[in-house]
Amino acid sequence: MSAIGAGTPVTPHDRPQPRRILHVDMNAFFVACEQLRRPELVGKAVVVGGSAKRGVVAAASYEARQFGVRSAMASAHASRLCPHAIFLDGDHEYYGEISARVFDVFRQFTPLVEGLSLDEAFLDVTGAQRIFGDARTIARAVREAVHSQIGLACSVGIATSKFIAKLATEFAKPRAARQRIDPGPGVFEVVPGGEIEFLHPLDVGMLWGVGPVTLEKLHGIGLNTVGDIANCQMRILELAVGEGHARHLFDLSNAIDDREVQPEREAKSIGSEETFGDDVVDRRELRKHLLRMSDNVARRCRDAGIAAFTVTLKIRYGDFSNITRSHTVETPVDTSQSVIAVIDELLGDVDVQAGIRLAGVSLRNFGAPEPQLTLFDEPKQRSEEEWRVASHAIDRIREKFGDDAIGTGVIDVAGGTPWGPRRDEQHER
DNA sequence: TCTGGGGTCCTTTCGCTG
DNA sequence: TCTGCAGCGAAAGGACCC
Repeated sequence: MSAIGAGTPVTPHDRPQPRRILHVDMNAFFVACEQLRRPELVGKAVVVGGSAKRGVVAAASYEARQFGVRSAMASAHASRLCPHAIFLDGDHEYYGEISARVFDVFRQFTPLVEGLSLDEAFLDVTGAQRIFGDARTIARAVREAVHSQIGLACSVGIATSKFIAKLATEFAKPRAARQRIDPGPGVFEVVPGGEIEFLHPLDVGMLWGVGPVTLEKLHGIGLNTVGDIANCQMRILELAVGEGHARHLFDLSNAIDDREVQPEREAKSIGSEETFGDDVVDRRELRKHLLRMSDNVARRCRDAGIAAFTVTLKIRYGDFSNITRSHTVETPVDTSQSVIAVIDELLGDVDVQAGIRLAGVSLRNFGAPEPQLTLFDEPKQRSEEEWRVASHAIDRIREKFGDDAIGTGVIDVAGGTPWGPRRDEQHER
């Protein structure tokens, strides 16, 4: 085993080259997806996700942005700013399909692709430069490939770290002004060694992790630019925003960010939540909604082959106050019945009569699911249907966990099995 | 203006245990 | 037996991101 250490000569060939990371962001992705299947929408003011009674804007075309419409804005407000805009409900299943195709294009250039959301990804192209040319050439090729293969436009930032690449993308994107839409350069590169010069004049609000609350605290102590943070005494920063947050902001401000591009990040939680059209004041109605959400999250768990130890219930009252209640169980849950059983316990101190605006169910602390088998002490007479369900359950368990998961005995299917029989096949016993 | 839905990460608080 | 303390994990809440 060899190692490079003191006394080991390092040739120019061995010298590590700076990382080259691309951040690719699809332009007005949800709107662009809609325009892909409905070309008559191209060139028009289109707003996605804003038609619900209590909705907010998920994406707006640049034509709508010219009127001041922005994502996360209340749809009612967007409608006042741009009354002629076409408002569409989101179709996340469809956007997910397009996103998967876009990510396939990214992987034509490097296997090191880390998705941030449906419309954003980091690509580590450090090694790919030997095949495709320098990072700037790859960025242009990615844009061209996404456009020719999918029909969508994207913007690309290039830098030596994820954080700066993401900031660079902001300078590559199109911008909507009142009079015209500036198409933007499409690719923006922060060259190695130029990070500080790029970062320090920027507003602190552009730092990752600075939202409205932190921004006010930073402005309160006279810190307005990224350079101000880099030159601030750590003690003062800690007093303003707390120890952990201060370290994070200080590092970013000094271009310290060596996080790797992680192609396969596992989800840490799976959740489902819903804002009701009208506040819910009836406990039975609330439970019906929660059962549906429990079914949703449990199904996604089973699809991923995992089960959760912690169940969290989130409630938002009509006055916008929030509470969360969570419980960690000994046997992990992955069925709607097992999730709703925990939710029923957590519902104890929820004041439904106060009016529930939003409810949500989420699962975390994942582990391997436990096959839900109950062995009888002695065999019992079972109906044909129960035998049928049981044999299917055994097939599914064997498929998922192997033969070792199957012991001897009889499965109690009286309460149903997590898998049940396949609908698409007839089974005879 | 009036605030969605999907997440991650961090801090604080509290109860349990040795 | 009681008290104080430290360490730990769970729970709760908040801030942030897209």
